[in-house]
Order: sequence, then structure tokens, then C-alpha cells
Amino acid sequence: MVKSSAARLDSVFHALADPTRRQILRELAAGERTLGEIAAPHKMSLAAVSKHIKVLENAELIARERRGSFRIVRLQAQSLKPAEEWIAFYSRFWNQKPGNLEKHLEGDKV
Amino acid sequence: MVKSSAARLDSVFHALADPTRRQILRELAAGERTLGEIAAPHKMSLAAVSKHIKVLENAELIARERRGSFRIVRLQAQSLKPAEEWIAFYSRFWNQKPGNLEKHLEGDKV
DNA sequence: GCTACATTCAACCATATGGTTAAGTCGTCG
DNA sequence: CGACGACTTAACCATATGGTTGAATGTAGC
Repeated sequence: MVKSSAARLDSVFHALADPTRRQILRELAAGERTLGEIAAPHKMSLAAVSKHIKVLENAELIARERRGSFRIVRLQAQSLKPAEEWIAFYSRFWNQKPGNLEKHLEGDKV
Repeated sequence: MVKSSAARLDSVFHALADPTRRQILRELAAGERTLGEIAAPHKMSLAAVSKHIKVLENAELIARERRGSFRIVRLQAQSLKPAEEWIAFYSRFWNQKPGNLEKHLEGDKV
């Protein structure tokens, strides 16, 4: 399914809005894992983890590949880039004094 | 309500996972607005926009202030910083060749 | 082919989300 | 003080989310 840029941001941010899924991504940063390995540290059923994996896959943050009877999961960090860029638009604000925001964007008025 | 760092990421990413809310943040980047002004361009009721505003407020991405009979809404972009930093952890990945990821993190094996 | 293992799918459930309309609140102005 | 304007809250609805358990699927190995 091809998604619009807005829809891709929707699914990426939605995927990130859950601590279990963020933890999974952190684990995958250290290398690929099987579903079983990913699920082990989490206090929930394998089926529940499988659903989280599907949410991450839908956001294209991971890729799944069959390897024998295992399903190996790999990080696709580049899908985070648009999200990072979206947020980075605001980075110029967070080192400024709050009162300067309007001036900064609308030109010096006072 | 004081939130854990994880809970704050939850609410920020959740707030960003909706195109209407992202648009509202973009509008607010140009300066403060009243709720009416924010709602005008959107094809939904004022009550619906009010709910979106509440989600953004819960994530501390905006602040509301009473000004006469108006409610003025201001961007609080600094609350995006932790989200940006969380994502930035992965930035070293997206300029690399996929095959290098494990080597990069686990030391050169092959 | 049978069995075990790894994962997925289906059915179900409780709660959350995103929208609606209608009523309520709170300042301002005549 | 009475009415209007600008929101906010409440009640309601349909659909989505996040979890469960139990059955189904797909490979590997005897």
C-alpha cells in the first residue's frame, strides 16, 4: 500500500506512541531478532507482541523475513527520517526565549 | 499531573499522530491564535477542534490562556525536544547501508 | 507422515479515539 | 441585567486499539 506523506507520518508517530514498541525498536537497534527473542522480555503474550510488530511493520519501521521456521525482524530506521524532519522544523524554537517566537517568525515588530 | 519520561513520549507521539493536530501546530508556529481562528480552516465542529487542542495540551505542546472572552493558544515547542532526541538516536542508521547496521553496533565481526 | 516449535489468525472483550449535536459556562457590551 | 459571543462539557455513536485465549499454519527433523 502506498501512503501519502501525511499518512506515513500518522503511522510512524502512532507506532512510536507506545512504550512497548519503542522498546522493541531499541532492541532491534542492536541487531536483528526473532519474534520469540523480541517477546521474551515483555510481560504479554506472543500474540500481543506479534500485533505490535505488525504496527511497526505497517509504519515500515521494521521488515520481517522468513528464515527457516523463524521470522527474523530487522530495523528500518530510515523510515524515521521524515518524522525527525517534521519535528526538526520546530528545533529553532526550543532554544529561544518563549517571548521571541512571534518576533522570530513574523519579523521584528516592537 | 507529573508524567514519567516514557509517558511524556507516549502523549507527545500520540498527539503528533494526527494530521489535524500537526496542522494546528504548524499554524501556531506563526504565532498565537484563538480557538476560533484555529478551528476556521478545519472541516469539523468547534467542539472537535477543542478536543484536539486538549490532546495537544495534555502533551504540553501548547498552552492555553484566557484573554477576555477569548482563549488564546500558544505553542510550547520545547516539549518536542525529548521526542526529537528519541528519534535522533537512530539518525546514525539512515545514512548507512542496511548491511552495516550490525557491524556498526556489535563490532566488526566479518 | 507425525510431531514439535515458531508464529499467526480469529474471536472476543474493555477501553480509547474522533467525531457529532445540544446544553452549560463565563466575559463583554449595550 | 440580559443577550450575545466564544468556548467547554456532556451524552452519544462508530470504529480503533491493545490485550486475552485457543485454533490454525508452516518448517524442521525424526
